[in-house]
Amino acid sequence: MEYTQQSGARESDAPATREEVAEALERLAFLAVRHLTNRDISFTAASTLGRLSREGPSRLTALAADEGVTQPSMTQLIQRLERQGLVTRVDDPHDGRVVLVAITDAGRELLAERRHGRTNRLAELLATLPPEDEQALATAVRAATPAFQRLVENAARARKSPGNTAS
Amino acid sequence: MEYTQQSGARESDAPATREEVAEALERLAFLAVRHLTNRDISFTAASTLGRLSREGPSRLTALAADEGVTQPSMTQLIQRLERQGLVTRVDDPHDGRVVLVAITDAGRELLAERRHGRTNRLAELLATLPPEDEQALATAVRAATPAFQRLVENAARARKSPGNTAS
DNA sequence: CTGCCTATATAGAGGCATGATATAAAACTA
DNA sequence: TAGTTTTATATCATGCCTCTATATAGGCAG
Repeated sequence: MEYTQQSGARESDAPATREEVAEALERLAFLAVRHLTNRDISFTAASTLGRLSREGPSRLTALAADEGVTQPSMTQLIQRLERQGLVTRVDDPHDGRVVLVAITDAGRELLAERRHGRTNRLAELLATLPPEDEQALATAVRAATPAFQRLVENAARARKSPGNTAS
Repeated sequence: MEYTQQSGARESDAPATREEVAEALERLAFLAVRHLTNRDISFTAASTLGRLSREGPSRLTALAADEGVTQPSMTQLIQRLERQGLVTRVDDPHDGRVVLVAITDAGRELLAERRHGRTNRLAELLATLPPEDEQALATAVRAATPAFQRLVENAARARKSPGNTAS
């Protein structure tokens, strides 16, 4: 748990501790959530649609487990999405108990619209910055993207099998 | 609206477009909602508590406007928070209509706990990265912070008076 | 005092999550 | 095969959170 500041590649005076990075990322996340969130459907609904789009028809319980909600919640969510025409339910011929949920074309369209909406909003926001600031953000993003990608993967792994912070 | 890639400080081959930055922020928002969210109180509740902590006792309608929800929603939210002992309501002696909402010590404690929880979770996540990745994130975060700060300010301004992307 | 504006509350509806429990199909088990 | 258990999904009751529409009450202008 202890963290001693490694010396190297330090040129400024501010201490770039792990906690400092964590707090800065928190502020970033707050903005993103605050100004990028669509209010039309819930986060779980959007995430579930995205999963169905990426991974194809899935069982209710599998969706519930993957999204971290209970099975009754997922049942209700799927019922709402079905009412909105965003998903369909098909019986599994091999197992009379299961229901396979699949995304519809309307669901895919909604996903695409949401993605465009967010990107456009953010692009407009970025356009309000002076060019140096935008350049600085672009450079930082490109430098951080590979590491951040691994961070996200580790987070997903930690969610599936919690309690393995040290290997 | 058009965006031509400015040449300068470019050393890699990937195009650092505005859309690339937007996507990175989107992924960050997803990580935050997915892995950093506390389920004890809602986002609006936490944000309102934070505002009360920073700005002191406020009117219901002011809170509703600042948080971007309707007045009845804020009334209900404040009722719940009062039931939980996180805020108190005081009558304004100068105006019999208004109710001033103030955060309690318990509310401040909850805020601090949430902040620590998030920071710790993020710090644990950062600890799973190889040192080069962590260093890269630290450097990127420090480089991006000033520009990002201005982005946040612009975003808040845009929220209050929409439709003024160009000044 | 009358009438309007403002600040807050209430009512009703729906989305979104929960835990507890019901139902039906599949899979064991004896 | 009959009985039990497990698995997949649904239903019910509850609470949070938001909305729109509307009510109440205080402040203020004439």
